[in-house]
Amino acid sequence: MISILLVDDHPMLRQGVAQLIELEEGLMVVGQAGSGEEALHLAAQLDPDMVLLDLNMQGMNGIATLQALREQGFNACVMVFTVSDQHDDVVAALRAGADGYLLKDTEPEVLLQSIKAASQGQPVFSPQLARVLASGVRDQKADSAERMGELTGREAQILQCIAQGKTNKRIARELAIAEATVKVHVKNTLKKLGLRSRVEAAVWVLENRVFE
Amino acid sequence: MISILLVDDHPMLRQGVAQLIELEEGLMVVGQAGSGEEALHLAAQLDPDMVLLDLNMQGMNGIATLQALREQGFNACVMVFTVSDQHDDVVAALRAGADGYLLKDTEPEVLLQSIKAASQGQPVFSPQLARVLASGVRDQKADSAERMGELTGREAQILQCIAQGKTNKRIARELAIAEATVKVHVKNTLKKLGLRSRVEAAVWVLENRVFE
DNA sequence: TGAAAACTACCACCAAGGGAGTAGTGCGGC
DNA sequence: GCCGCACTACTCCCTTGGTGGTAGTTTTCA
Repeated sequence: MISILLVDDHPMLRQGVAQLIELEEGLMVVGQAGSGEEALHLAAQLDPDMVLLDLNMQGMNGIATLQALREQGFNACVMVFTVSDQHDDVVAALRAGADGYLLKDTEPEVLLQSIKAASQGQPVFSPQLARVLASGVRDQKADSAERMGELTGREAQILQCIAQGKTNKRIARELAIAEATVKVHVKNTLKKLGLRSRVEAAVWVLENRVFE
Repeated sequence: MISILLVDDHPMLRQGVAQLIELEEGLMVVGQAGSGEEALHLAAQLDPDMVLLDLNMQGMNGIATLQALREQGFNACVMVFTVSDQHDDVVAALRAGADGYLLKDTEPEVLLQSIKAASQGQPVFSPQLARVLASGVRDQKADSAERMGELTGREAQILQCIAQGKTNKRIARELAIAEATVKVHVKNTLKKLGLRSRVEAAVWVLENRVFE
């Protein structure tokens, strides 16, 4: 039995979705929130298996709510359920820790199946987003490649070390500089490339054959 | 001026090397240790730019000394200087944090140049070790590939996530398990593959096209 | 059916990574 | 000369990663 928290500032829509879900075997609505603040409270209190989250809400919007949820340690599945198919919204949702992104014009049957799939840990997206997602990925890679040219010599050197699996301490020793300095270069490199960790940096370097 | 600490349990040999070094412009012997324990003490006290370290010593051997040096926060260059060209010794020294590995039959002129090169952060190895090092790398890779088969399904799944740059938290969310559990699988995976960090794991997966 | 292996979870602990900010030095260009 | 940039180094602070150990549950297989 999958317990679900609905978050949307339209009571009517919540009601419709809740009815749909309740009729389905194995799914159960354990709570409904009409705002981000309420969602945070109910998520902590009810600890549902999944949150179905609208983006366009008055006050605290969906992205902010999602970020706050993750910050307060909520690790269960969060599915964005919204009308927006805008590139920025999709990217922001994924960055904030969304596990899926469904548009509101999704067929009821598909919505139910998607909820089940997502609760298994499978990432779920509306097919209409394929183009957006693909371009998003492409943009990101193009961005990184472009920004690669902005790296200083030292930063490129350190990026190469990261892609060899070296630790900051080891890099510091090999380049004969302080570990704190290495960290600065790592931080600036990650920022310039739009990456979030040294692992992502290593993956990016190897996948794009940057130093070959 | 590069300050050097000599560590060897043969006073005669220390004397010879010290004399050689002192005659060279830009190099200076600031201390000599006849045992691992003494080396630890002197390294902390003198904070030299480089340690020239013998492996075959009575009592605390060179590898143990090197490990202890690194553990007590000694980050400067350590060059192993020994008679052993054994595969295991070379690998152990590198694992323990050696920056170079020279055999004692190295020409004096080469030794001096190597010291200078190493102090610039350049890794230095006797040419005779090329074969050993190459086979060492090959062995390690073969080992990993072999042990890959020993991974459980879950471990392989998590390894794949690591190679995509995902954090433990994100993996936990996607697989719908606790982060602590992810850590367990990561730990076991690293151990089985003989790797030391998730970055090394990511590099290994990508370089060997494990999931393709 | 009983043992082994895999999977799960939690704890405590320490090492490593990363953000944000401050600041000194050296170098090339205007 | 001064400006900007790269490089270096440091501090404080927090998150993430990794190891060790214990232990309960399911799956698999002999």
